[in-house]
Parts: sequence; C-alpha cells; structure tokens
Amino acid sequence: MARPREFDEEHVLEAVMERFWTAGFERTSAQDLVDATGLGRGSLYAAYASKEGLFEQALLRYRKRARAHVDKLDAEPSAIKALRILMTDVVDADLPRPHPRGCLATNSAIEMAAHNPRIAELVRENFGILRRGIEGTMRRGQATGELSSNRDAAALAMFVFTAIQGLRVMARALKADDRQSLFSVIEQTLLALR
Amino acid sequence: MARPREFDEEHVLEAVMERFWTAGFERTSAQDLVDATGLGRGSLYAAYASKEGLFEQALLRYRKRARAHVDKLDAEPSAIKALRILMTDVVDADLPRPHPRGCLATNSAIEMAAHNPRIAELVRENFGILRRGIEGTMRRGQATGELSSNRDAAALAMFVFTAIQGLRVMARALKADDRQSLFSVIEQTLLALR
DNA sequence: CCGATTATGGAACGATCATTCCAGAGGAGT
DNA sequence: ACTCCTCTGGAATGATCGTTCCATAATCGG
Repeated sequence: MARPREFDEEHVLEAVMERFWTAGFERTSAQDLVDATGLGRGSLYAAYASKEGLFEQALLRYRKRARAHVDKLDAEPSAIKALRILMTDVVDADLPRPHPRGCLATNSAIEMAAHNPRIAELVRENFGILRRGIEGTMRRGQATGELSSNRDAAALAMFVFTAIQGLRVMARALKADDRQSLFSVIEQTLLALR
Repeated sequence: MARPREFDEEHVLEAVMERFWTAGFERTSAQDLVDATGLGRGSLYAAYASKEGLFEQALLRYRKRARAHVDKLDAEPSAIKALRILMTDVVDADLPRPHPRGCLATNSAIEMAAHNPRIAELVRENFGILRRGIEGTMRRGQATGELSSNRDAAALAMFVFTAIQGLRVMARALKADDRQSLFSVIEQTLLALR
C-alpha cells in the first residue's frame, strides 16, 4: 500500500451514472466524464480501465433504484395499490424536465444489449430484480384474496413488467401533455389483474 | 437539368435504414453508410446533407412497416385475432438472429428523441400510425360485439400499444429462450380486453 | 457538338474520440 | 528520514469521426 485514493467513489459513480443516464453511452465522451467527476483522465482510467468499465459500474449502481422500488412494493399491504404506486413512480421518475431520461436499464437494453454481452447480462439482472419483486407482490395479492388465484403469478408479473418497459419508452418519446394518457395505461393494466 | 443520378434511391435508403436499425445512430459511421450503399461520400452528402438527414429519411421510410401492420390488422375480421397476429408479428420481426434489432422507431425514441426534436416528431408520427390502427380495430371489435362497448377504445388502444413497446424492449434484451414468455405477455394483454 | 450544370467518389480537413504516458506528489512501511 | 509504491492530472497519441473539396465524368438543352 502506498498513497491512498483522494476521490470519493460514491460521488464519482453517482456523477457518472447521471451522465450516462441522460445522454446514453455513445453521447457521453471521456471528457464529459472528466468534467462531471472532477477527476483527471489518468485517475479515471487507472480506477475503471475503460469507458465501458465505467458504464458497468454505473449499471451496477443503478440496481439500488430497482431494489428501492421493490422495497416500496413490499411496504404497501394492498397488492393493487402497491403496483399502482410503482407504476406511478416510474412514470414520474422517468419524466423530469427538461428532458425525460427514462430508465437507465431500459435505455441500455436498447442502446447496448445487442453489442455488449456483459452489459446485456447486467440489464437482465436489473430487470430480474424488479420482475421478481412484482411477482412477489402478485403472490401476496393472491394469498390475501385480493387477486384471483387461478392465474399464473409469474405470467402476470411478466405482463406488468413489460407494461412498465412500455411506459418507459413512451415517457422518453411523448410530449409532456401526453402524461395523462400514461396514467390511463396504468389503470388499464391494473384492471387486467382482477 | 444535367447529369442524372446513377443510384437507385430505394436501394440506398433501404440499406441505410437497415444499418441504422441494427446498429443505431451513433454506432453507424459515415464510412459504414458509404460501404452499405456503395456510394461515395460526396454523393451521399450531396443528396442528403448530413448523417441526421439520412436518418430522417430512414425513419420516413420506416413508416411503411407501420402501415403494413395496420393493413394486416384491417384484413382480419376478428379484432382479437387481428391484435394477436399484430403482436406475434412484432415479436417475430424484432427477434431475428443473431442480434435482435427491435423496432427502429422504439430504438430512436430511446436513443434520439431527447436530443433531436425533428426525430422525436417522426417517432411520434410512426407511433401514431400504429396506435390509431389499433384504435380502429378496437372500435370494430366493439361494433361487432366481440369486445365490451363500455370501455374507452382510445384508452384500450394506448394500453395495447404501450404493451407492444414493452415487448420491443424485451425483445432487444432477452435471450432467445425467453421468447416464450413474450407470447405469454401477448395472451395476458389480449385477456385484458374482454 | 458544345457549353452549362449536376453527379461522382476519393482525397483531404479539422475536430474529437478513447486511451496511454509520464513527471511530480504524497502517504505507508522500515 | 528515506524508499517504495500508488495516485494524480495534464500532455500527447493515433485512430476515427462527420463533413467538405475538387478534379473528372456524364447528361442535358440548344
């Protein structure tokens, strides 16, 4: 051991994630990352090897968001209410002004998954966290009688999860005044669970 | 008038669209487009001004796909069957080997919409063609009594359309053996219309 | 058949890209 | 206090980016 690191890894990765999230991988340059983190090029490359390595770290960090969503799901007793809160949160989180940033995992699925197997795997892992959380909520709702028990919980969870991916795409493409139609989609999705 | 064009615009734009579709805007270089079309740089830029101009043309051309989907919807008498065919077609079309390419409009919504208003508008136009087609099918189903008439056809159409966007995201991220789960999502979506 | 005008495509451009290098700085172990 | 070893950050590198230039070719109207 010799000289210790001077930078705060939490802060650096947060800034990196933010940049990749709004601009995407290709539109974010190494210079952008230097500016965003305040580190020198040498330090950045010594610690994370490459731009792709940095992106992987950002995606790993993004898992916390998925886990937070799952925690919030588990905190609400009513399954339907929990799923409504989840989807409303997703729409609200993906639509900040001035530019909607969508979901980092969804964006990465489109932009990177076909070109980088490592990233594709991380995206699927991110997806899995939320999908399994939804499935748990679904089973809970079936146990309490809130949801019909004669339907496949895993299939229903995949259905809701896919709807969320659709909402995230629409959030990135629609104008702000179409926001209301996304909430209508949420209600139609919840209606389908009864 | 002087020397006429030697290249076939149809062929050129088809090749350009194909390239942007699989690789995305940023991962497609001007050199890639020169190679794909067989034209020289000068010819390409004289005809289309810029890489973005070329992308716009590709997206304009892509509308034909959306229109073909709508035509197929209109050809099937049963609304439910028509929508099942549509969604199955979408999943099949988005998942060719070796790399799933998804949907050009969906990919562009994620990659470009926040950065380029012109592209964002073309994406919304593409979306609108299919969404309105679905809405028409929905009304038809209500008229024949196949679908319940006491639900909002526009809201149902938006719901199905958003589900399709979700399917397109999943198609780009999932492994080939998860294909079956996408068909399960299709059935859950159709079930919600009854 | 002859200017006028446009298409052609490869060479050339400056900018920017991701990455590497390196000289200096600074704690850790002895 | 001295020697490692690592961190640091700006300079440098070669590649590639999108775009422009330009000499040549080809077709038009007259």
